[in-house]
Amino acid sequence: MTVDAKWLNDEELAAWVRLAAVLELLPGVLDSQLRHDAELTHFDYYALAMLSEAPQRTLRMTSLAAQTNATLPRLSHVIRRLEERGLVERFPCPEDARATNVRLTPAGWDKVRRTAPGHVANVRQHVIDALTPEQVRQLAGITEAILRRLDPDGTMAVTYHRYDPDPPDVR
Amino acid sequence: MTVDAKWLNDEELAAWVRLAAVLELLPGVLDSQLRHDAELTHFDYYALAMLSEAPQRTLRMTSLAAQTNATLPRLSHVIRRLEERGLVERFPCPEDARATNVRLTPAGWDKVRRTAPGHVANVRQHVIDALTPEQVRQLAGITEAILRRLDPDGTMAVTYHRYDPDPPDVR
DNA sequence: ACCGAATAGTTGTAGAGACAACTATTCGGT
DNA sequence: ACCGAATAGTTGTCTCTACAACTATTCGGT
Repeated sequence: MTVDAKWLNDEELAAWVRLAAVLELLPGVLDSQLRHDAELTHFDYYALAMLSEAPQRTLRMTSLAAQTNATLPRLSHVIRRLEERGLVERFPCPEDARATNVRLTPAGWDKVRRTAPGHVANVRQHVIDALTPEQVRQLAGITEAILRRLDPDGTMAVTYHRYDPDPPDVR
Repeated sequence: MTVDAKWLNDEELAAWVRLAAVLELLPGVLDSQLRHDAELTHFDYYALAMLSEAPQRTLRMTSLAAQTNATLPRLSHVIRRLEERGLVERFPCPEDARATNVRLTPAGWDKVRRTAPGHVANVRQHVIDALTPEQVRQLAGITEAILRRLDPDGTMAVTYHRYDPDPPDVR
């Protein structure tokens, strides 16, 4: 291995510097739209969205943490705040007394339904519509490869799900 | 425009869900390596790295904020903390009394030099080496397109720079 | 020369996440 | 049946960031 292998060549550097910029700027754009329109962080929204697609709109804390790529302590704080606002409710899991289930309340469901269109439009505007269909496919491949390194065990279920909280075929 | 245009199709959804996961997981991986090895956040490191490549290892606050994709208030807090640790120093700009210059101290330069290899190795491990050379090129194109939407004016100078704090040709 | 607007930066404060410490329950082996 | 280890979750504390309010200087038009 040459010494240069330690550093990045021009193409690698260009990709990394820009990815770092996206990492810095995109979360702020997502958060501020959601904060402004729904008083929700992107993480809040994502957690509510995952619940809205789950059977009974209910998930265990551990499972929700995996789907939202969060640690349990972080999720616990977030869910407490959402519960105080009446958007979710917690109850002990019948099958395992250690576990806690989280369920979306009707108010939470309503919040997701009303918030989704604006959020999706924002994602389109800043990400999807900036790319060609070919680039969208490339991005899926690239992010999948990166996630395999970030989360080798696949613990953070990258098994995806519809983002639409009210898909026609479920109507 | 059809109703479905509001939502994401399967390929768009796959790309977005995974990108969101990377957005959530990658910053933590970067931060924890740097925190562990150098007691620096990734943002701290990036700011120091930008200074290390600037003429005189000095930049105006506004210019550094642009290069690091940060707001001025955020940068101001970060620089204050780095100054307290002796890694940078601030002094009024001679040409414009409103402005503040930030300069990397010898200790700060040393910190960057010693920290860079481990950080670059981390970036390689989790991002660059996970991708084919073709994917690296694709990623540069994709992130450039997204940045144009996030920062239409190009205020956040995506004009990049070497990431290597001590390139051979400058030796 | 002056005055309002724009630019450059700092500071206060409130909220969200990281990490460590803790409790409670279940599992696995003997 | 029991005991240690692993799992599931909560809570407290500290740091970092966003946002708003503020000061100080410079620019542009008259």
